[in-house]
Parts: sequence; structure tokens; C-alpha cells
Amino acid sequence: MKLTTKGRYAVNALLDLALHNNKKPVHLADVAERQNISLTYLEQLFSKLKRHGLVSSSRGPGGGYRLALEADEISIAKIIYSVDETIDITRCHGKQNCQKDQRCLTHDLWMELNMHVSSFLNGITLFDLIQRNNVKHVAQKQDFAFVQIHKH
Amino acid sequence: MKLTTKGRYAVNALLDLALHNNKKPVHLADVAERQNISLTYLEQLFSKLKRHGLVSSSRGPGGGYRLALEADEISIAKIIYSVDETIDITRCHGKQNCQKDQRCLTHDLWMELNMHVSSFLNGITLFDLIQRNNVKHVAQKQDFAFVQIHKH
DNA sequence: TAATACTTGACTAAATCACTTGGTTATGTG
DNA sequence: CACATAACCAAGTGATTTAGTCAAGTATTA
Repeated sequence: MKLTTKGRYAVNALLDLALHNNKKPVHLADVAERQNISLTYLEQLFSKLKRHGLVSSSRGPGGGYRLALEADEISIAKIIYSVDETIDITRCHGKQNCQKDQRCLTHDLWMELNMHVSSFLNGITLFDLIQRNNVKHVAQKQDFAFVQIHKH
Repeated sequence: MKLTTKGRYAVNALLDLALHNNKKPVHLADVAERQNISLTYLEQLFSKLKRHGLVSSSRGPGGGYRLALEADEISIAKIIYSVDETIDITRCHGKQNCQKDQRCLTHDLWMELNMHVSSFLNGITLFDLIQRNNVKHVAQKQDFAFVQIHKH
């Protein structure tokens, strides 16, 4: 199993996008600042998210990214998968050749854990996260800080 | 979250130990061969398992390792924890300073996933694994191959 | 047509993984 | 007592991955 900042960044960034999903597309630079992620790194992640159809982009002045699907159609599992992180835990990736071309002693255990984790992450969408009070509260704080810095 | 071969090796090796837990202690070399793990690498893992009180050892000829606890007292979570792998997924390790000294947008999500995985791994012991038919079957195959090679 | 914004590819320092090497120390057996 | 055995220990190492940076684009639109 591999769940690192890459996957967390992607989920945070998409949630930020969902929370600022008005008429206008969202600048990646703003997301980067609010979520404290390097812009160029975020660009790489969004290029993957776009390839997987989770976001759409528009170029030029006033351009940016927006969700390509409804928030309740984007599961956390989808996001993590899109940025190349695998939820798989087994060595053989399900192929049952974990040890000398045979299933290792604990093959079934890891498969079971796989199932648990993916069904958990499949069952939660961006919409679910938005519904939770904490998220809105945290997002407001982030927006406040953002406005404080950028007001002229 | 970090679950790699280290944790899988440790669980496989301890399960092997549990399955060969007769009067005599078990040679690490035999475990290494049956489970197809480098001996010296396994030694490193067992040194950690011993420090955490999961196994006891006896030196000299006829020495080896045995379980220090009953199989139903050793959970998978304990084993993984003992070899330094962390089940924690959050960046802040629960400290809620994941982003600019505040909780990040998805802090609660990762904490929840943490809970899911650890309660799953806490709820399964070596004894549980032994009870499953597949494990015994696989172990018998491993023993058969082992004996084939070592009979004189 | 200049400014804005997305796109791509190559590169990199640091960390981690999965070991290997090369020993030392304790213990039971002949 | 010598010696084989097997646990114990420290350090190093090549490959891979992470989390980025840097540089040079291309497309869009005010």
C-alpha cells in the first residue's frame, strides 16, 4: 500500500476546487497557495487528474480548472488512483505468485485488507467530505487567510 | 500509510513460526528458506520482533526462535508495528498540524481510514490465520518442498 | 499582441527499501 | 577443551521513489 503526500495533495486540491466551484474556473496558483502545495508540483498532479477525466481546464486569462464531474461522482479512490498511487497491498498485485510462483501464506489476508480499504475509499465522495462541518469550517479559515493576503 | 515487504515478511515469518511451534525452537534459516526471505534480512526483523516481546530466542546448536506469546495474543497490527512500519496515513501523525500549523482539509478523512485499517489489523491474530484452511494447505506445500530438498 | 495560463519534459536532492557484507558472541556437543 | 552452530550486531550499498525544481514551450483572450 502506498498513500503519501501525492495522494493527499490530490484529494486536498480537488476538495478545494469543489469548494470554490462557482461560475469561474479556479486558478491553480490559488489552490496551491490555499493548500500550501508547490504550484509546479500541483500542475503535474492536475495533468494526471485531467487525463483521467476528473477535471477540465480552460486556458488564457481568466482560465483555470474546474471539476469535470459532479462532486458526488468523484470518489476518493478515483482521485488516488488517478495520480498513480496504488491501494494494492499484496506483493503479487493479486496474481497469486507472491512466493515461488505460489500464493504466499498471507495472500488472502492482504487481499482482504485491500478490499476493506478500497471499499472505504470508494464509498466516500468529494460531496460527502463537503457535507461534513469541519471541512467547511477549515475552508473558511483558509479563504480568510487568502483574502487577508490579497486585499489591496 | 506504509505497508511493504518488511511488514509482509514479518507476518509471514511469524505465521511460519506459529505453524512449526513444536517443542524445539525454529531455525531462522529454515523460516528464511520456506518463506523465501533473505536470512540476514530476516535476522534484522527478528531482532525487532524480539525487542517488542513477540518472540524469544535461544542461542547455540539446536537454538532458534519461538513465539513468546500465544498465537491468539499476537495481532497482525502488533507485528507490523514491531518492525517499524506505521499504519498511520496522516501527514501530521494525528497532530493536526498538517498544513500551516492547522488541520488540513482532509485530516478527518485520513484519521478515519487509519481507524478502519488498524481495527482490521488489530482484530486478526496469528491464531485466526492458522484457523483458515488455505493457510494450512499452503504451509503443507511449503513443508513438502522443504523436505524434498533436505532429505538424504 | 501581450499577458495569462496551461503543458511537457528533463532533471535532482533526499529518503527509503531491500537487501549484503563481515563480522562477534553465546551455547550445546564430542 | 575445541568446535560447530546459530543468534546477534553494525555498517554499507544499489535501486527506486518522493517531492519537488527548472526551462521551455503552446494555447487563449482581453
